[in-house]
Amino acid sequence: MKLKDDKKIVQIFQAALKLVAKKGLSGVTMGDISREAGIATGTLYVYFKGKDELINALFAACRENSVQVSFKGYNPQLPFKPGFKNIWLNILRYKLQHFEEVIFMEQCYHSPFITAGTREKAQQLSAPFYALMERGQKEQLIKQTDTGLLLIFMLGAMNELVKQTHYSGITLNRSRINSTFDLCWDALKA
Amino acid sequence: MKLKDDKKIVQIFQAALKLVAKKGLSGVTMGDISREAGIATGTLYVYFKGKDELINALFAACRENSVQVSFKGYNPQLPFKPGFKNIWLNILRYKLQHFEEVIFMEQCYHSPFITAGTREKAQQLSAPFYALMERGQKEQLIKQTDTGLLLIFMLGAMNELVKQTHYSGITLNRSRINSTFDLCWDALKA
Amino acid sequence: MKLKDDKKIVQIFQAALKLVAKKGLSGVTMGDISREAGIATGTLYVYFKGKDELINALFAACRENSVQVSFKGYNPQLPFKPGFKNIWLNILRYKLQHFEEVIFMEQCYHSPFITAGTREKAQQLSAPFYALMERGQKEQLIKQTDTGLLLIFMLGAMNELVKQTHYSGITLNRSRINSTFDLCWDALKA
Amino acid sequence: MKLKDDKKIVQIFQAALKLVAKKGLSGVTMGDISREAGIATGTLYVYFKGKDELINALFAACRENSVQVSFKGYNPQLPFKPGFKNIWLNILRYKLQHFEEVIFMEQCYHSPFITAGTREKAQQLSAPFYALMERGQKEQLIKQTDTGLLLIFMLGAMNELVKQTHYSGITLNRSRINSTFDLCWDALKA
DNA sequence: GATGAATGAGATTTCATTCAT
DNA sequence: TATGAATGAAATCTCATTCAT
Repeated sequence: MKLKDDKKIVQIFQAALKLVAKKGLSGVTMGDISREAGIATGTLYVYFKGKDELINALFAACRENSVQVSFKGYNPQLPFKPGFKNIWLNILRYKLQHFEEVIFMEQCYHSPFITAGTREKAQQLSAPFYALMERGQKEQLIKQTDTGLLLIFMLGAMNELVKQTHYSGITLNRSRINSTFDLCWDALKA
Repeated sequence: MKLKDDKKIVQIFQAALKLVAKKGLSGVTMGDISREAGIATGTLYVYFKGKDELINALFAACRENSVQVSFKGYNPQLPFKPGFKNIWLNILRYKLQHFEEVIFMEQCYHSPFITAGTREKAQQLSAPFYALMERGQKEQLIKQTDTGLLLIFMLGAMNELVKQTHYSGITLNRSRINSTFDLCWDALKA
Repeated sequence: MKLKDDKKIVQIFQAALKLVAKKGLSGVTMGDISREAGIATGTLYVYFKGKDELINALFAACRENSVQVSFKGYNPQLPFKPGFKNIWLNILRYKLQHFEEVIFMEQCYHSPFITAGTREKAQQLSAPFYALMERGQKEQLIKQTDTGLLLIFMLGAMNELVKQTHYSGITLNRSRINSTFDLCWDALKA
Repeated sequence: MKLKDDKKIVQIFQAALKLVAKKGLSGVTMGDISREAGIATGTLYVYFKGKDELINALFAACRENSVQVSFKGYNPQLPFKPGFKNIWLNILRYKLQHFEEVIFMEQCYHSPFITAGTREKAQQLSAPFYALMERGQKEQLIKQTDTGLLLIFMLGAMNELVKQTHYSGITLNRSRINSTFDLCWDALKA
């Protein structure tokens, strides 16, 4: 008797992401997902109790992934601005490389699938970002406005930028990335 | 003889907006919409050929509405910054007061409902915003970065701000609005 | 106040015939008929209590028409065979010229629309055909087989011939008509 | 694992035939068919993409069946007339025993369900009948009239005879069958 | 565990009929 | 009478989920 197969979960997640990016959350069925993942429909139910659970699990995974990646290489000992820019670039890279996840999370947010619990957990994962901003504020480098406001402002802007970049087919060269960063920095800096 | 009633289209649109905001695009059925609008399901099909057409029409209407409202009171003869702020406030007000439309449009964008044609038309309506930004750039008040980038940056940030505001239940007082505007302006200003 | 308009009934009948010939009885709706007839759907219900009544009335009209036409020019004083051929030609002409009626009646026969009463009346209208055949039998010109059998044989064959002719686009010249008649006559003749 | 079950297709076909014979093509719904076949409505869609496909498939199956049965026991080495009568009897037997198929095919022919392709294929299956008639013509036993005409004449007549027989409740005894055959033969013979 | 046919509740859509004008 | 919008029952079809293999 085989055991549950982690590789299969990855297949399922990737299938779901691809399809949601292409057809939107409301256009994706369990049948679509299984077909795309190369497994039988019934098998989906071996790994997830139902569609809701699948979506919630994927949402949580994406969210976790996005946070984890963001702080790669961040060293709080080093000065703020280069550390901040490092994280900013991590986020940008993540959003560009995992564009499907970005879309998926956006689609989910207002859907009836995501439970309060999942939403809650997602919020909790924001803590390091708040901490980062607060450090900048403490060091007088970042505006003293409401921290959540600043964060949301930055992330919202980045999201839209990434979508725009993706759809317009522009490749972001270094100079374009830098001028984009400057927009963010100028907005936030004290 | 009974005549087709434009008021009924408004009822249908409002019902759809309300429901999509509450349950997400994927959770709303034609039956839900008709019930909420206080008409028979069949009547929906008197006004729209199908669900697709209804969604597309509503999307177009929201988009048009949002643009029209934005430029209310704008006078290109007056200096740039106050005019810009006027528009910024219009947008903010629209997004807050018509929050359901904001959510609806976001939900739609990646759905299988919106056709290429509808997307196209939506894009064309952005022209006045581009013109506004270009004026600011010509007057050396706005960064010389790619105009689309600047716009997207601003609108993405505003969108997220509004969502945050809405869900956190904060009421935006004048000072909070102003500091939010400053974020945008500092980002964009040359 | 206008009175019911006989011309409108003709329009309705013609619309129904045309549509049934094109799309089959199961593909025709009251909306289709009214549109084709150039009147409002509601108006259909001024002239007929419902779809059933409309179909039954049209069926009866077609049936009556087909019989009436068949005996045009028939004089029972004259010898049998030329009289018979005259009728045969009348039937052929009717079926070719009113092909839509032929199709309509065939479609109706096994439909749930036609009531027992309508079917009954249709049967009664066959009496002159029976009489004709019986005369031929009495004069020893026609086989002594069951009269109904002979009739059905002839009419079934003609029906199929007309359909074949119609769909193949062949125009029936005199010689082709004659050889077709010979088939019938040879079958029936004593 | 459950496998698709050919027996289920037979059940579906039989249910559809029975219902169409009873209520006419326009009166039969997918729900009716599934109920009669003893399966869930959704299951119909496992076997057929939609109502159209079901009807077309059934039409094709009936047509094929009717042709196959007709030539059972036919040996082209033997003299023409007994071979012809053998086939004639096969056809008669088929039409009487599979009366529902006869009605179904008639109902379908002018319906919006049958596609041009299906019609085409049905026509191609007529080839052996043409060949048979041509043999009779070559042997100077059958009239030299257009082959299609002769065929259509015979089949149309038989069709109507069978319908008449069925509805009148007459049982065809040998002598009645023979006199019916004589009608056909006298019509066709040179 | 893996499969995919089977299910049936529910979604979309159609359409005969009614009704207000 | 004539109109065509409005209705809602019923038809077609979809799809999350179950189940037999």
